[in-house]
Amino acid sequence: MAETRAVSNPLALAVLSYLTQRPMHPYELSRTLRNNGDDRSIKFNHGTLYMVVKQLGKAGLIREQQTSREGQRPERTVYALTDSGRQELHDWLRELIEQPQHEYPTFVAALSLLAALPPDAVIPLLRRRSQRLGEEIAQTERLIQTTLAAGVPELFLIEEQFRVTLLHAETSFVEDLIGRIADPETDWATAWAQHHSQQNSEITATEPAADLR
Amino acid sequence: MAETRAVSNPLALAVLSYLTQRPMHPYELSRTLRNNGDDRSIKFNHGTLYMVVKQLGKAGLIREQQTSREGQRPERTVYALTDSGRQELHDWLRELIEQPQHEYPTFVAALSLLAALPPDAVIPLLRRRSQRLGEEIAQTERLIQTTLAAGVPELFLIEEQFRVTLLHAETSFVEDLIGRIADPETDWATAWAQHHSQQNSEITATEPAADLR
DNA sequence: GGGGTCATGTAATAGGTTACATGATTCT
DNA sequence: AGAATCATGTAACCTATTACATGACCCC
Repeated sequence: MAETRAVSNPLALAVLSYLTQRPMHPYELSRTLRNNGDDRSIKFNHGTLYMVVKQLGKAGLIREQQTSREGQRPERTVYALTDSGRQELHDWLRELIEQPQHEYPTFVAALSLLAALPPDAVIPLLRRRSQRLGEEIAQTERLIQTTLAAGVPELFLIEEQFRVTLLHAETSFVEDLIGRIADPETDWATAWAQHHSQQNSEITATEPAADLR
Repeated sequence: MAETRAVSNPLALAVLSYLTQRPMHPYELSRTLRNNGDDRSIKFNHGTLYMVVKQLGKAGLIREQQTSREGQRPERTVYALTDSGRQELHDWLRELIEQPQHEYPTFVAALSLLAALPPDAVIPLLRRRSQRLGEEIAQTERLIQTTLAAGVPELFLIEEQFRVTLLHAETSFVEDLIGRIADPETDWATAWAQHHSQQNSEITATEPAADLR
């Protein structure tokens, strides 16, 4: 059944969600998104928003409600949610919550190719990462505090709390990884170092770089 | 300076990395990628690979080395890494390791719009998520075990270990969140429930759906 | 009263995914 | 010998990002 959604860009989800509150025109959506800081959680981009709005219109999930003109400003088209749009919003949100998606964070990609660098080059890089993760944690926590202090209910900060959780987990992992690499007992790390120290002695054609995996 | 990389698709990183071992033709890259399970960490797609190879060629990071024909199979073009390609590989990898990237996982997007569903609909969804996260953890751990048992050094499984770490952190978060929502002491959760229970009494135009944030 | 930046949108370009194509090998 | 699958690549289509445009308001 659920072929694939008519509009798959997560920005569309945000648009549907905002339109449950009241009809809006694209620029207002844009401002609201940014004001609410949702652009930290959903990739946002001026041009993309207009594209998504057009796609949603074509899919019948929103509908052009009126075009108004205020002063000499360009005409603005106001969009409203349709019934099937509301339906889609709920269905989509449910899916995203109940089903973990397989994703491709860049650090995972980097880790999968880690062997391409020598271990003693990797350690300082990991140290800097750990430090920067710490900065991001601090910054996110400050954001949470000041937003709460401004009277916003915690409900609207759950994403940021989640982010902090992930950042902590990543930090522990990185720290632990540094330890494992540096530990002279870790045999794969020593083999890794040796492999790189032989990078110039390519006369050893005995080991034909067979797939290591 | 570092304008932006000539080729930004992470699949290109994998290509550069594999070509450090020996020159290959695209299809061989494709097979190797899949055999090594790197397609779990880097989004892979047949058509994209050819695109990326072309881009890398144009950017001078790899170079066409020969075209050979074996039997009646179509001609295959073998590519080799250039010096600047090796340079780019190292530079790029370093950057990815030392600098955390801001990313947009879909669960973060969903959490940021959580308020659009009523809390008693969210709880069972989170329960199912938690359960599925458990399954993913188990599956990834089995993968790690069998791969290690096949003689692959742990160095090539660090990404999967990292994934498990993240999955555990996410599970704790989700469990905790369920608790917070269900807890009658949590005031924002009760306010949230009330907001949704009034969804039909839209006569109350006194609260003009002001930005909650 | 001229220089930013706000408000609003369109168009050009680049990037990525899916579909198509076709000979070779292998299986039954 | 016909069906399925492997091997290899190209082309068409969709998506997303960047660049372009243009009048209004605001500041000094």
